[in-house]
Amino acid sequence: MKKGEATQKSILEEALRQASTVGLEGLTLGVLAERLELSKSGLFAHFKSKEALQLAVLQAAVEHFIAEVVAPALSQPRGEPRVRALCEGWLRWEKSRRMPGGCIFVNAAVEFDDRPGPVRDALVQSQEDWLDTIARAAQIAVAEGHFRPDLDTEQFANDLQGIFLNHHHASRLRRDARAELITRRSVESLLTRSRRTH
Amino acid sequence: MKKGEATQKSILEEALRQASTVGLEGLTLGVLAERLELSKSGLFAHFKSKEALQLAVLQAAVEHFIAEVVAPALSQPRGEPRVRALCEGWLRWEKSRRMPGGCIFVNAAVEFDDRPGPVRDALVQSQEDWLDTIARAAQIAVAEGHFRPDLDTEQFANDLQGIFLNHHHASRLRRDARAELITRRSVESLLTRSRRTH
DNA sequence: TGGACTAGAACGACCGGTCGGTTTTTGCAA
DNA sequence: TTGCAAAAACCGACCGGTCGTTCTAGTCCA
Repeated sequence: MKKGEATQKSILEEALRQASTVGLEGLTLGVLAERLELSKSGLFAHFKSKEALQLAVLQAAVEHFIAEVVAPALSQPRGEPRVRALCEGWLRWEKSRRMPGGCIFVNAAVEFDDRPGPVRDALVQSQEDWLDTIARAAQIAVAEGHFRPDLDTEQFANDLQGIFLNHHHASRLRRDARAELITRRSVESLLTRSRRTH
Repeated sequence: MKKGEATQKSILEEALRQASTVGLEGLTLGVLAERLELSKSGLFAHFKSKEALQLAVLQAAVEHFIAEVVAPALSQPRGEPRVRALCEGWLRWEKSRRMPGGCIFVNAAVEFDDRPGPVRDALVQSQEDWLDTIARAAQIAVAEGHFRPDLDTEQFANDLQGIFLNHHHASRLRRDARAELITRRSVESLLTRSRRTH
């Protein structure tokens, strides 16, 4: 009961890599098996359906995201430092070697926004959790006195998410070399106007 | 040479509708022909390849976008009113009956950001043109004295694009009922801090 | 009548998925 | 540690179906 888990893990790794470039729907059992030097049926046996594979990939991505972005931020001091850590974490995440095609959540979000089903449901949940994580970190920053008391933290989370989405757009599609610079400036601007006005 | 143009037009209309929900790659000649009550080969004869159809859909979308978003804004007074008109235009565009799955540029951008070829090239061009249109409108607002002289108009365009992308995310994926409210607040905030500081 | 337009059948390639049998790994007894 | 049977993992061939594309033949209209 050990070999199976190992291959399943390597399958999910490669599937995540593939899905980040061609999408969760563009993911194909055939080429996935080929790259893993596995037979298609041998690979398929690990998951009862393609949809189950997609869900597993998504769940694996969520676990990675929590481990690499959320958790490190939570180990930072409460308040603005933690919010900054979330931003840095996301920027690191988007460049991750694990996803050569960019953040899988962004890709899947657009792919499944009109495709009802369990994959969409899981995706929506993960995005709501993420926005909530940002908003909660901002709320703590308010409580710590770093951000102004009347800050709308939900609005803050949406604004930050917009900055991230534009970063994906700028760096992935337009291949704008200054994407990261522009993104960082936007983040700084958002943080500045969220602070106490003194 | 008239019948052909008419059917070609109706093909592009339905193709745009379909592509907005399932993507330009998910677009399928079979179901497209079926919905148009045409044979697959009859439809195919109008375009030499699927890629040519995708390019035609994209070009048609650009023409619609210019006619429905950019042109109306250009008929507004120079300066902030014109910038506002671009925002209102985009919000209208995203809800357009023509695209039940939301803005096709957003969908295609994510779909083709890692898929080299003429479709990607055309898409990049359209997005750069759009950002340029925003930046130029902002520059005019600076010249008119509506926006502060030291405003980075390129940054402004990116920030606005981020707001739009988040709106797509919020309304399409999360189906957040308050998406438009949040988006409008973000736009107002961006406009406010772009004005002269007096 | 000629040229634009369309239908229909067929193609090779690939898709997700199934099935029966073979190989490999594992848990356990000696 | 070794031997061995059961279980888990894997393979190759194959299924029905759909994809984009091609070709031929007919139809419609100017």
